[in-house]
Order: sequence, then structure tokens, then C-alpha cells
Amino acid sequence: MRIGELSRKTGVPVPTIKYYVREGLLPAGELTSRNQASYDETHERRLRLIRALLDVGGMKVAEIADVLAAVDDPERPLHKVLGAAADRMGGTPAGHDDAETAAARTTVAGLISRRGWHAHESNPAADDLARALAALTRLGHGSFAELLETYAEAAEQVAQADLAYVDRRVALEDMVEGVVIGTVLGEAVFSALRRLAHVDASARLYGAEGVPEGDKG
Amino acid sequence: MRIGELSRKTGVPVPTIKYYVREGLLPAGELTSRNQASYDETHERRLRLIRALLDVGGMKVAEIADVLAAVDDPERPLHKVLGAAADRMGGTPAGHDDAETAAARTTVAGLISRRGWHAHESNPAADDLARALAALTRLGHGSFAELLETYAEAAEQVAQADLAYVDRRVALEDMVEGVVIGTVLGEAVFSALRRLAHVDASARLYGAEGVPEGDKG
DNA sequence: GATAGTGGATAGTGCCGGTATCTATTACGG
DNA sequence: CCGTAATAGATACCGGCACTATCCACTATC
Repeated sequence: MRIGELSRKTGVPVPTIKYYVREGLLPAGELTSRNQASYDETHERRLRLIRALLDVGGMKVAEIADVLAAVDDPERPLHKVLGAAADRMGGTPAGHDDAETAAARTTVAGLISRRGWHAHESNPAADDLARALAALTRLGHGSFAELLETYAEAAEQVAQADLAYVDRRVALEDMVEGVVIGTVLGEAVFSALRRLAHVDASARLYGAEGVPEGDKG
Repeated sequence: MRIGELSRKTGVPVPTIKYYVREGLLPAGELTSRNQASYDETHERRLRLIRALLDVGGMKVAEIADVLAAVDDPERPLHKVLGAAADRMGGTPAGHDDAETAAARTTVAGLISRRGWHAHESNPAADDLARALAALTRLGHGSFAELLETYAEAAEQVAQADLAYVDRRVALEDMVEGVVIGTVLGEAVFSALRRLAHVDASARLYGAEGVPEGDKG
């Protein structure tokens, strides 16, 4: 198909498709003449993946380029792709190691070893966690750490379900892509569920309705 | 204290503090003369909260302004603040209701009623969830919905722990702020934990180490 | 052979979170 | 009482990002 049809099928404007190609998110179409290239379903699928990662997953274009490059790497070291997909967070690049962050890092290391997780504390996620805990401490909510075990338990459940899904549901061919999808979109799914559950829990605790009559605007 | 000291204590540059005041995130200091204002610990705390919401929570300045306005509202309708804190997601404003989204919406409504959640399906979180599921469907992962129950279970655990923490740990005075902190920073915490758990789960499944020797760059 | 569509390239747009600069004023140390 | 530093407030500007507009030379198609 030509670029116009690709655009129509996916709802992505033609100039945007060109932009994605320039940025390395999408392979160029195969040239059939100097100003004609043909695109196939792989382009269509990749385009949908890009939009999902952008719109639902909130990833940045450059991050998507990195992750997709890892996906396309024939070597496909699964845990590296997973890392690339997961390490897209952490707005603050490094973060000076103040007292709170150092203490939080210790807490995180303790949690990891206590749960026997096969994850090194140098993992970027551990860093993000430490920074979040440090921020909580600075706000006088250091005891939020009491919830860590509950959180970790739930996170384990979710992660196991994710990986099991990928393992049994996805052909080896698409496994890497499946991991990316599960990691990024799964996060969006869980986030939304958590917010819904919050509404429910607060309704039960404080008697506030999810949406009182006529409060839908 | 004066603005310079506030800046030193929090690490936020003076012009940035002025910017936050302009944007309504931070109340202005009390004027003691035409070019002097005094700030107190409430400003300091608020400033830390703003930075946490920005850096760790990934919220936008305008969103923070909304949420903090709700926090400062003497009426303090708790569930509304929670909503304001939670509804900060969803990059795509509305989203045309295509076939996939409509189907996903039905799935979400089913889930909510099945779990007996006191949350209306018109909730923005339900919308985000539907959009995430629709994106998964478009990518050929409609069966990801099989994980919804597991996800929901975990989300319930986390939400209950969150609210219980707020309920018993926070004076009524600060409860609203506590909800915001728990909602936003709790999400960052859980997200990081989920990524760590992913690393662990994939290590167990596929034998990839969290960080192989000399792979820490 | 007119028209619409295309690949490729460059420049521009709108938003966002600040940062720089400027003025008029005041606090503060000596 | 004077010089310097800091401050409030206002406006202009900046860099990053995700596009979007425009242009050109060319070609598929009617």
C-alpha cells in the first residue's frame, strides 16, 4: 500500500508518518520508484504500536525509538529490551544523593533482598523507587514505607501474571514486542484500575459516591 | 523567612518560586513592605509538595494548580480532590469512540459491576482503562483482558492499603493533602515496584539476571 | 497531458517549564 | 546616612518536544 492508505488505515497524518520514519520509529517503505514506496501490514502494526506507546503509555518519541531499536535487534536479549521498555520513567535524570535518598536506597535494598528478588539495586527502577520514597520522607510521610510490603505483594502478582501471559500467549516471534506492550500498556491499565479502586475504597471509607447524581460534568 | 532562604532550603531557584506563585501553585508571601514578603513553613512544605508532584509524580504545572486549588478549598469534598488528583492522566483528550473503544468500555463496565466497585463507569479512570484496552485489542492483544481480574485484585489491595494509611496516619487537617500524596506518589512507588518485580519474574522465567556482571552501564 | 499523490528536505508552530532581564523599591552593615 | 544586596513584580526570552506546513522534483493514473 502507499503512504496515503497507511495514513487512512491508522488515522496518523502523512507528515507524521514521515516524521516517525525520520526519527527511526518506523522503517521506511520499500521504494518502487523515485517517489513511490510500498508499505505493508508490518508498517501498519508498528504504527499502531507507536501510537499506543505514545498516547496510552505516555512514552517520548526518542524513548520509543530506543525500545523499538532493541525490539528489532536480531540478538534480542529479552531482559535488555524489558529494561529499555521499563526504564523510560524517572523524569529527574540523576538526582543528587541527599540524606533522604540515601536512606531510601537502603530501604529499597532491604526490600529487594527480603523478597528475594532477582533484581539488582542498581536497577533504574530501584532508583526511581528510592526517589519516590525520599520525596515522601521529605513530606513527612516516611511511614508510607509501611505499605511497601503490601505494594510489593501486589506488584509481584501483577508481574507474574504479565510474564505468564506473555509466556503462554505470545509466539516466540513476537515475544519481545509482547513484553514491551505488556510493560508499558499494562502500566496504564493498572494505573487506571488503581484509580478506580481508590474511588471505591474512599467511597466505602468516607461514604462519598463515585459519581453522585448529576455530577458527571 | 524571605524568598532567598526559602530558595536555599528547598533548592528551588528564586525565579522558579516566583513562577509558581504566578501560576497559582504557591500562595504569595505576606507583604511586609512593597518589596518584602515573608514566607513560612507552609510555603516550604507546599514547595516540596510541588516538586514531588512534578519530579516524581510527573504531573504538569497546570494540573498541580488544579489539584492544589482543590486541596485549599475550605469545602474540601474529599472524593473530588481525589478525582482531581487521579484524573491527571490520559494524554489523549477525548478519543473518538471507535469499535474497539466501545467494546472495551463494555468490558470495563462489566468489571466494575462484577467487583461491586462504587465507581461509576463515567469516571475518567474508566475511560483511560477502556482506551488502554482498546489499544491492546488493536495490537492483537485483546486477550490481555484475561489479566484484568488479577490486576483488579492487586489494585484493590493497594487502594485499600493506601486509604487505610491515610485514614489512620494523617490528621484530618492534612487528610486531603495526604490523599494527593498517596495517589500520585503511590503510583510512582508502585510503578517502580512493578518494574522491579518484572525483572525478577523474567529472571525466574528466562534465566536472565537482573544485572549480569559488568552490565551496569 | 492535467491532476493528485509521493519521497525527501527544511522551516515553522504551539505548548510547556522554566530563566533572564529590567525597574522601582527597601533592608542592612558600616 | 550611604552603598550594596536583596526583593516584588512585570515582561521577554529560551530550549525541548511533537508535530505541521511548505516546497520541490517527480510519477502514477485518469
